[in-house]
Amino acid sequence: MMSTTNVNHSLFEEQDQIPTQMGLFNIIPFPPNQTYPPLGCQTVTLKSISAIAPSLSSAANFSETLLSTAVNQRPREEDLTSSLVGGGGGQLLSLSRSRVNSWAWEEVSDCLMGKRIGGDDNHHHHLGVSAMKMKKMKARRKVREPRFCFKTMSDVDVLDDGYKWRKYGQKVVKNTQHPRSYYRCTQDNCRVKKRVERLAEDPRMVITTYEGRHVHSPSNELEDSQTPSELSNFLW
DNA sequence: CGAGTTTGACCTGCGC
DNA sequence: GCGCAGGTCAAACTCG
Repeated sequence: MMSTTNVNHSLFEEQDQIPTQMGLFNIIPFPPNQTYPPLGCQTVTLKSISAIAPSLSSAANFSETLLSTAVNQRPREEDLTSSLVGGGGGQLLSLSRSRVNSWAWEEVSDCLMGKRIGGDDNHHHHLGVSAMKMKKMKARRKVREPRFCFKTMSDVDVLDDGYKWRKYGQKVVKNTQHPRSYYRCTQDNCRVKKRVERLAEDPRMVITTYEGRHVHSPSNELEDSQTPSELSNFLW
């Protein structure tokens, strides 16, 4: 299953790669004409993130910076372009703001303001099978979690992010030969999901989309508790 | 035997 | 309203 991740953020920044026990994952820039990630995705460089928050001393801070960048820099075409040009081939991350989920960005703001999205988790749990459940599902869809996605070059589909995931579905997506896999965090009360798929244009590239925010620490925390700046915290 | 994966069926949202 | 595509469920299956 998922092995643990112990990544120093500075390594991540300086080497364009995320070392994990499963191998090295390259952070690859999105070309300007890239069709994925879909509508509204914003691409930012690690450098630009650092410029916003120079005190990026820990991956935890980094995660917050990702969020605030997402909120404060609504993706305009010129932003995207300048980001890409200015990136000079550096590490790029993509923050998803699809048209469908644009309303979720207010929730991202709430997150940053300390109003955790699933703070009252009671109405978010997956409950039994019934019409009631369907009603709840319906209601839940209206408060969809914010998402972000990024692209990595990797032989393995599932990035080791320190959390434990259970696969709950797989779907063949139209116009792609590679199926999309759906994972849910195995932790009780944690509703974070992720989707993993390979890029149609370049099967070496893995697109990972996270939805929601973990309400707990990574599963390998006990093993690696002495290292505050590990990538696992980067993934909320 | 329990935990995780597979996979077909079903549901929902969206575009036309 | 209809059809399509994406997302989820859950029974069956696999594996350690």
